[in-house]
Amino acid sequence: MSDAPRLNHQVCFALYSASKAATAVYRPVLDSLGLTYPQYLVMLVLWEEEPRTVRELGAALGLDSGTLSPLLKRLEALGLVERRRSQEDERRVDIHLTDAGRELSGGAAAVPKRLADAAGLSAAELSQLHSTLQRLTAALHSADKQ
Amino acid sequence: MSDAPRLNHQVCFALYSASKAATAVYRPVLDSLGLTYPQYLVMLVLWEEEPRTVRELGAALGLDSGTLSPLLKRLEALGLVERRRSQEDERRVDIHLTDAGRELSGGAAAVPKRLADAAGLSAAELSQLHSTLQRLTAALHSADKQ
DNA sequence: GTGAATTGAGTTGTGCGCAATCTAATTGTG
DNA sequence: CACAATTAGATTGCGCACAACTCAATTCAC
Repeated sequence: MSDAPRLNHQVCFALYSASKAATAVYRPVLDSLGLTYPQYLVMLVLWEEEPRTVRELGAALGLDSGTLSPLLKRLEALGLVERRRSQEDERRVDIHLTDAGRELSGGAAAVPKRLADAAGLSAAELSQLHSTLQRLTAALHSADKQ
Repeated sequence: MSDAPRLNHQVCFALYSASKAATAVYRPVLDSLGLTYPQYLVMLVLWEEEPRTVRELGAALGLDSGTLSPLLKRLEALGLVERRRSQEDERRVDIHLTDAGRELSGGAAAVPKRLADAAGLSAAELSQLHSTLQRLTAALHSADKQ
């Protein structure tokens, strides 16, 4: 038998599959809101505090302008956000919520419940998973820089 | 304070971030092999057993023909696989490894070690994370069907 | 056996995700 | 002040993901 790595032994593939499965569970709910999953993430950040610059959104989500610029244009076309050049620093673009964008927050409150219901894990297991994932992500990011 | 869901409370976002961070850690090694992460996953499946049909690869990885067809054409252009119509059932396309494809397995053996080294988790924690993720993925898939 | 239904791949279109590059605005240095 | 370096955002290009659709091969029902 070869010593080639086996698919099902790879934590990386387990992460990849779980992440895809989780967004698939969210998809029907998000469809009814007219959002994709990354668009939903951007709205989550803005619901916490706005306006935010493109840079701030990118830092919160780990996305660069190549991803965010067109995504934000689509959110603007949906009437959920507005993009305005900052006056203090004309390089910056502040992303503001519109009234429609703020109102969407109500409909989105039910979204994360779906995952908890479908997860088949106890609250304690979910919470432990969450904290392990956060530590893993932080460690991988710092390893990546070296 | 609003009851809008908070980004950092979402397990789904933790999965999404961890998955991206893990593939980012793999990227430099895979670059040196000339593979993307999904291409590496396909090669992993083929190193275990070949030939495999497009359908079988899709079942193993959770990908459909819309993703796999062009990906397999790129692997074929790289000289790593060959696509041959099955004789028993002309609808099927069997994916065979070339000699170059088989040889790549050696260079890839070091890939998963990178994650373990960078993870910052004990072997026990990694193993528990792995099993939790597999149960989560299974539960999410079965929830998705209903 | 023939037509309907199913199955296996491929194609098209949309939206990420990320590297690389570009431009304009700002900051830092002499 | 001038000019190099940095920063913010946008653009381009490529490769997934995934839905929707097409087409051909096979199977199923009668």
